Amino acid sequence: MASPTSTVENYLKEIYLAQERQGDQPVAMGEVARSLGVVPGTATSMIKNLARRGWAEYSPRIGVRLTDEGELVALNMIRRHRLLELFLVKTLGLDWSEIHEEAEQLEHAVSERVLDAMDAFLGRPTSDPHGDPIPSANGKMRQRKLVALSRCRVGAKAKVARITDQDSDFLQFVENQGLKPGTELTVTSRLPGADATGIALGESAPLTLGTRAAEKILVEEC
Amino acid sequence: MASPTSTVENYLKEIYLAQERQGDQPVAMGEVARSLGVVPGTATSMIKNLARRGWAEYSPRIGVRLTDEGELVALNMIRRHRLLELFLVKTLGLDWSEIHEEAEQLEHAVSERVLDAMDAFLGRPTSDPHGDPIPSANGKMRQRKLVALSRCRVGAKAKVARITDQDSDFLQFVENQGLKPGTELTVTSRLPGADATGIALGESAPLTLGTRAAEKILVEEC
DNA sequence: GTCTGGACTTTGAGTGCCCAAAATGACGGT
DNA sequence: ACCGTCATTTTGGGCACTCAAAGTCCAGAC
Ligand SMILES: [Mn+2]
Ligand SMILES: [Mn+2]
Ligand SMILES: [Mn+2]
Ligand SMILES: [Mn+2]
Repeated sequence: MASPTSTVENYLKEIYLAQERQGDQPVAMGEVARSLGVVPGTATSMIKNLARRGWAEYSPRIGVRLTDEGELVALNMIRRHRLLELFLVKTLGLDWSEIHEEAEQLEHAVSERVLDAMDAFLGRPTSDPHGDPIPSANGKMRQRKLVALSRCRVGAKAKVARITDQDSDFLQFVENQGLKPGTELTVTSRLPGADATGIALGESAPLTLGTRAAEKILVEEC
Repeated sequence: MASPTSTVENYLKEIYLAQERQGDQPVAMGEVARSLGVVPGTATSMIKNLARRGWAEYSPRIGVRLTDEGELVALNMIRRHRLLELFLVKTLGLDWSEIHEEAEQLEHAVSERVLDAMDAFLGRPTSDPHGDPIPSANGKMRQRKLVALSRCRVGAKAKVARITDQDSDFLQFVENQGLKPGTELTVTSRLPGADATGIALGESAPLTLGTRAAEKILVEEC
């Protein structure tokens, strides 16, 4: 009930994202600790707190799951985070590989009023600069069905829709190669032996991606 | 040395503003406590902290003064606060009477990078929506010499330059009467007995202000 | 010179969050 | 059944900030 501190907001958000990654499995304490950058004991005691306050269910030695109330807070934080990222890129012209940390702080400081003003200013967008969907104000998040570039058949035309890795070096690489969400490309080859996918963009020279990388680039049906 | 927490940032900013109000006198603990909304004992112990960490000088039973280093932090916070206020009003269209609290939170969350992007976006402005001067990135603050409306002679033409009261009700009144910074007006009467100043704006009906109010409205020379 | 009210300081305690390190539990291999 | 491993939990302690309430000081009144 009592409004969450910014630490709690971070926990709820990261638990939600971990749950999403794992297909709704309870999230282990180790995973929580890693996501939040704390020691496992800290995670355990914070999770007990979240449970006591009604945001999560805690099963010792199994993991945490958010309650409906917890999910609502988490989705609101994700909304804030992603709207802020988009705002920083589109309005203030910041580099999309550097905005994650900024949003990580700002998400706790913007009021609902400011957030809504930004949302309106941006024209009620539905995805952020990385292609991540932005939940609506009442906590609904559209899920597009996307495919990893690594799974597209050779010859397919595809449009980059989402980059599932916030690492700044990787994002910079994606940017340099012109692979940001929205870009159209053709899959030109697949070399399972070499663990690679070849692609071609409009003009520029063809490009080869390792499977590691091609898995992190999601495209609309191909 | 170690970077200030947001609590410390608030203390330094409020001490700076109090010092400014009092012509550089040391600021009493009671004043610090009132400005920060804490109990006096809390102020005393926090001030000792600031002193130990090199941001202030503390004379027991006298008051605090910022060191040069403390002033630099304070001016940076004031810069952040005022730039944010302007951004919220000019870019996001928020009501100027409601932005103070928003900026109070955001000032601790925006990075130097985001701040500079906003500054550029706004065209390197020199004053905020209330007419308060915005310190430069290196901590210089232009001081205009302004006069209280309550001290203008009858017949003078004057231009509103600054409103020295962040109270939301007062700001709303100022807004409703069309007295925001930039407005030009004429002083039509002074009634010391009635403790009032009469003014006329362009079209609208003449208006009478109590001295209380007229003191909080600063104008360019008159 | 003594008193006294009000400002200030000190003390003791609490909250929220964190870590280090010791204790515990569970699970697969033997 | 017994071990060892490794994740997890517990314990004890620390830091930053806060309040309540008791103690101290001082300026001005007398
Ligand atoms: Mn965050
Ligand atoms: Mn994103
Ligand atoms: Mn603040
Ligand atoms: Mn202002």
